[in-house]
Amino acid sequence: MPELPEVQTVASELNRKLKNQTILSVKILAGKMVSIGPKTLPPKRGEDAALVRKFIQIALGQKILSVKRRAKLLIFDLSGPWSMLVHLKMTGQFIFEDPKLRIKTGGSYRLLNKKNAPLVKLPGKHTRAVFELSGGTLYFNDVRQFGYLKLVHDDEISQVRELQRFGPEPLAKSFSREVFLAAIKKYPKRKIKDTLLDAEVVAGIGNIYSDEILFHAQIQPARLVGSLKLSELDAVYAQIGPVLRQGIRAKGSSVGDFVRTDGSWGSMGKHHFVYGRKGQACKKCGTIIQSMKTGGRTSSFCPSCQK
DNA sequence: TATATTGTTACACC
DNA sequence: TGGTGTAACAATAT
Repeated sequence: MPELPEVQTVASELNRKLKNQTILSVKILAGKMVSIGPKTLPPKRGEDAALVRKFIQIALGQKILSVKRRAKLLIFDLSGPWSMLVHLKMTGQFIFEDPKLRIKTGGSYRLLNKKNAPLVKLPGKHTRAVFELSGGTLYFNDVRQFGYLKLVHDDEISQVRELQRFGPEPLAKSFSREVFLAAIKKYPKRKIKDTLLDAEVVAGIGNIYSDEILFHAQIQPARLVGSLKLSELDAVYAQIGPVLRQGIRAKGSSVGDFVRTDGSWGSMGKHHFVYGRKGQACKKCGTIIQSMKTGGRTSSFCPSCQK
């Protein structure tokens, strides 16, 4: 489940690998996942052949100047006056295949079978778009097809709805204790877990990292914001940066389908204390990790370490 | 075949 | 009005 650290991993890797490459051809295998313009979210249902043609026409011949991240959104800055915004949602993947690292396997290709990587067949059953670049091939895979690729003219970037709504970037210097406290105290009756998941309060935190942050802050997910002492809110704030940075250092958490751009897994999963560990012993105290539903999401926590 | 899965929006309620 | 909670939705694997 790509969250801030996973999307940051993809953005950094793509920025390094794709910078200054030219888009030589574009294949769209799931037309409903692409759209054009700032207000087109979520993309309309069904295929629109004319729109797909236009999407390809715009992208063709463009050079990729940079790949950045805002919240969980990837932003490809193209040489023309266009940007491509990509959301991976639950199961999106970008895999870049360097022709030098290809192994031919019965008509299709797969990545070098590194130890820390699933066997990826490219293109695969869930490949939704293929970008032939000047230095290799970029595959966009998405099992669920909840993600999207959206082209926006640079003049209209400021009108993109999701960009307008995102709250502060938790790793930015400007994300001070005061900014966090002001944002979170607006919602005294919400559960702390739900508030951390709210992209307008803090951008980019999803289920994995909110659970981990609350574990390290020793706060139960269902606690109401208004019931937390200032010292407890401080503890939550203090854990946001370190936990997210650890995720980035580990190149993300390969829970579900997440892979890096070379097809390998991130290693953050090994460092989880609670997420995905329901029924297992707490790494700190041995108590069995429990789970509960808040805001329609599953939260895992240690009933002994977290109060 | 019912269920689980997540980010996001829509909507009802107070 | 806006905070709050719930449901719905996208599509697929299991």
